[in-house]
Amino acid sequence: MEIDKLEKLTAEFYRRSDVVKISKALLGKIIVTRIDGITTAARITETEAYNGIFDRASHAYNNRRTARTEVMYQNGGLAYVYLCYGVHYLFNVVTNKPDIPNAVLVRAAEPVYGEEWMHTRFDVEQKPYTITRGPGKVCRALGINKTHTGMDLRGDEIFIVSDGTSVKKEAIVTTPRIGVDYAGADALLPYRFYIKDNPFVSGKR
DNA sequence: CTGACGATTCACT
DNA sequence: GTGAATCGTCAGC
Repeated sequence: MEIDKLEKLTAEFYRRSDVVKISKALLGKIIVTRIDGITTAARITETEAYNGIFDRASHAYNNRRTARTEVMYQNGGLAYVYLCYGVHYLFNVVTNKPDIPNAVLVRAAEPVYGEEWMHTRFDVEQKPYTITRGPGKVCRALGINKTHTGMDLRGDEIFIVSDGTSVKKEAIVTTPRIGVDYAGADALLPYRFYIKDNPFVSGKR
């Protein structure tokens, strides 16, 4: 795959106001990282929307603006990466306009380039389909860490491209989000999306 | 300064 | 199904 011939998603794509729409549109797009000369890429298969200050599941709920969440308040098109459970990094795409803290969590993807390098980033051997299944593993496989938070997703180290693949509306499955029970009623919102029948999807099969 | 805890993963029962 | 790993972040004092 000729990664460098593919077009990066535009700033306008990220800055639209409907984070749910962007979450669905990101399915099928390709995340690329180029770290220390190593290029790896994976097609997004599962996402979740985090919808601003009224979403109890969001870090920006109740307009909580801290050093950590600050990047969510910036213009769409940046990476928001944070450490979860002191163990795993989780990668989000910041969307919408400045001061509107929306983001899309990438929960799973399908390797399309450099999978052999992805394996070297794990301590233990990964079984088929599991290497990029789950938000912590997507970051591990692609080498994403805290240094990437705040980076422009149209830059050279971490970026998202389209190869023209489109995921049909009928092929998108919608469910509540995973791991957000603390969010009360908002945990039931239909904000998780994945590509039907794709083996690279987390949670219940 | 302190303590509680998390947008998870994996090994083990 | 249950519990450990492991530490940055944040609320509260």
